[in-house]
Amino acid sequence: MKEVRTRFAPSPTGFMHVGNLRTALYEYLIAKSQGGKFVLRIEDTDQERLVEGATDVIYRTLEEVGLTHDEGPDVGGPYGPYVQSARKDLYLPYAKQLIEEGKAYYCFCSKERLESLHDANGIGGYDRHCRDLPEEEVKRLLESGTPWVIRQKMPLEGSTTFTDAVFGEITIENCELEDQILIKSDGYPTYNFANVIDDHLMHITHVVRGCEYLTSTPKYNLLYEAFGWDVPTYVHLPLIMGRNEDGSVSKLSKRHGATGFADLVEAGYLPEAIVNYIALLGWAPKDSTQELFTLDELTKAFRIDGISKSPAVFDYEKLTWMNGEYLKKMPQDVYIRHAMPYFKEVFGEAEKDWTVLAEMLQPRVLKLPEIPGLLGFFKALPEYGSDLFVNKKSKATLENAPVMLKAAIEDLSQVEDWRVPVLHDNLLQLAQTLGVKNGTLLWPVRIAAAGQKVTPGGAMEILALLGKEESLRRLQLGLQKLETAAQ
RNA sequence: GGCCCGGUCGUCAAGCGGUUAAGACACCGCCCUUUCACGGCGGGUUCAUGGGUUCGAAUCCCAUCCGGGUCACCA
Repeated sequence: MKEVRTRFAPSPTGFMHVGNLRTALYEYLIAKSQGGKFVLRIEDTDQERLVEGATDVIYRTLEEVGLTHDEGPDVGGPYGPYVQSARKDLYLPYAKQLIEEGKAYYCFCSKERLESLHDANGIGGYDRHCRDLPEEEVKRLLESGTPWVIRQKMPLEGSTTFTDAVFGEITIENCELEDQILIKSDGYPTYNFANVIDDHLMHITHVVRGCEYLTSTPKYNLLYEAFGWDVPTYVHLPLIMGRNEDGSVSKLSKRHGATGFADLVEAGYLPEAIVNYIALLGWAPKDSTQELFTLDELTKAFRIDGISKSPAVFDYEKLTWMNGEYLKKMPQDVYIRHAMPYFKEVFGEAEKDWTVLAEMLQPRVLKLPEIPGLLGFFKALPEYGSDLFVNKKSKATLENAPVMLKAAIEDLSQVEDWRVPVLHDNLLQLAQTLGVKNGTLLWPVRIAAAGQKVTPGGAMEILALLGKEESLRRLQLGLQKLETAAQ
């Protein structure tokens, strides 16, 4: 059996859209799940849109998510070069071959003329004005230096049918097909043309791309046919959609929020979680109950027939949940390393018991950037009202809170070894001595220590992190607040 | 507008002629708990509509409706 070869062919725009990333992922998975090769090819035929450093963004992203390519501009390979601008001279001969065979022709129409062909809505294609220019006329125009492009001659009647691995058989009337440009007036090939030539030369077996290309696929096939080449297997992917403000959906774009890989990382999503999530957008495993996958597991589970046909709405909430799952699974030391920048944001260079923090935070934080907001009260005690001391479930009231706090202060002043287990034993013992339920004692302690109702940990953890001196100071403050409120 | 594709809970989805129509996120209850969470348990008239075909349809066919994509010297 022929080796499966797929290719990721991005344009260097400096931005990696999640849709593109998902295409790369599926291309990688299709190849790797069948022991094939995954190729990276840079499509920079649009000289007007070149962006400095944009190819680095592509390398970096692929590396970060672990989609290692077997061949590409940076690693080489048997079918290079892998950058289209470096292959520029290779395309024209193929186009000329088509002209000689009567399958393509020179077109001298100006851009102005072409634009005048569009209707009010910008719709309307080329009228094949130059398709049958007499040979002498072509020669004359060529010699006079008139700018030209090369167009492919589409059949005027009949229809073209092809089979897509996910959408099945699709038929398009040939009269719907425009005489597409193969070589642009700047000498560069168009995307469509370069794609076919390169995919063939690089022995690509599966062409994987978004289904916005579905209707133009016959043009590709006609090209393969014109050259007498084997047509690759087409795998068109359902689009990723975003929800608009008015409730409708459309192709995911910047107005829907973070859509670039880098933006998502910036927003606090882990690369592994992003990959895992987008793998499930438009594909489901045979065992559809598993949702958490490493790249390796995806490679083992991936099957083309699990790709769905209908577009999928990108759900940030589910991604967030999944990100939290990855955070919870992390070994504690790894977690602390990832969270450290955020810890520093709160505590500066002060040394804290990071383990206690990790224990509090790891099971509840969904995205690391939430940390500073959760921990702000450590840095400075927030302003709060004495009403926070009231909690029905804990049986905490304005009346018993001062009693509890006073007792706690007395008791805790005696503690030398200021650590969670010691504080824990002491306080629970105290509650027993006082003859109240744990909550009744711990509620006011936690409120006084944190100054806010919701905290990322319990009273003991907060006290431990605060340190003895600051803890007692805050409890004292809480007590005063209650006493003034009582008067 | 022409052409192409799609339509199972709010979202991602399984399903491939016979199922009590899985699962996950979100949501709502309850339990646990020193708070919020986490965790546990439970909840929801979801097969776009109308016609066929069939003993039997979410699954096959047709129509309608809705949604999306595409009609560039962009990829």
